[in-house]
Amino acid sequence: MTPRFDELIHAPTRLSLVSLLAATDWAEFKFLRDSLAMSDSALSKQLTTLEEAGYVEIRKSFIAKRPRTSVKLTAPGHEAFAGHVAALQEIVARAGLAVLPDQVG
Amino acid sequence: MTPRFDELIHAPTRLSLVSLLAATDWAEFKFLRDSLAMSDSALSKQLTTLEEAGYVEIRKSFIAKRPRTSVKLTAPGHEAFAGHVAALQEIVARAGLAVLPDQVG
DNA sequence: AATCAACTTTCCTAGCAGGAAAGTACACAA
DNA sequence: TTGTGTACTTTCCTGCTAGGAAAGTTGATT
Repeated sequence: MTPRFDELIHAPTRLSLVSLLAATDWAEFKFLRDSLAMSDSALSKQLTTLEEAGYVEIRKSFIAKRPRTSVKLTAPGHEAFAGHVAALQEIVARAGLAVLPDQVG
Repeated sequence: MTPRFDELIHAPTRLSLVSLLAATDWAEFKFLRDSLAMSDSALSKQLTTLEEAGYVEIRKSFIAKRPRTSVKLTAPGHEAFAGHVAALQEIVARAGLAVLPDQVG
């Protein structure tokens, strides 16, 4: 993976958000909000930002007659995240530390 | 090392700066400015911020009859950096787990 | 029609980042 | 003593971003 520092992903809340999304398939709004301890409005705005960047896909549906918003990292989103982690890796490697245990692959 | 996300260190330029300092003993102003491609004023302000946090020690002296500013990470600075990297590891590790429940029924 | 759930958008404020330019400290030249 | 130069430092100003509060939206329920 080519290192590529991504300012959009780097912001604290989005880094956690994207990382969480990278670990799941579709994740629900509530799950994300509670996992990250964010307010509805903050999460909603971050998701819109990520969607506009093409990093997430947002799907709205009605389940059990309630609206449900689900989110998923797109392929470009996964790639940007991996690239950003590689960039972080590169930065901290200078100090002799590592963000990743040991590169697998 | 206890993971501890540090907003002060997380900002892009400071992350690079602290990482660079973590790898050196005393580093000179010019070296940092050129390595990070920052303007004098931007670097000066970031160093002041880090100094106020107790993360760096700044030493001014005259060498070859020219003013010279040297900077070094303090012990708390090293610790905060290591803690922050540990926090990043923790965040990124979530993306490698891939064992969270599928959220959409 | 009123209300509710689950978001979304708007409004507002506070904070940080960076460039430009003015300011400071000390040394040296004249 | 005055002027110049180096090496930063501080101030001024602009622009971007984040987040909470609260109002708005949509479709379902009563």
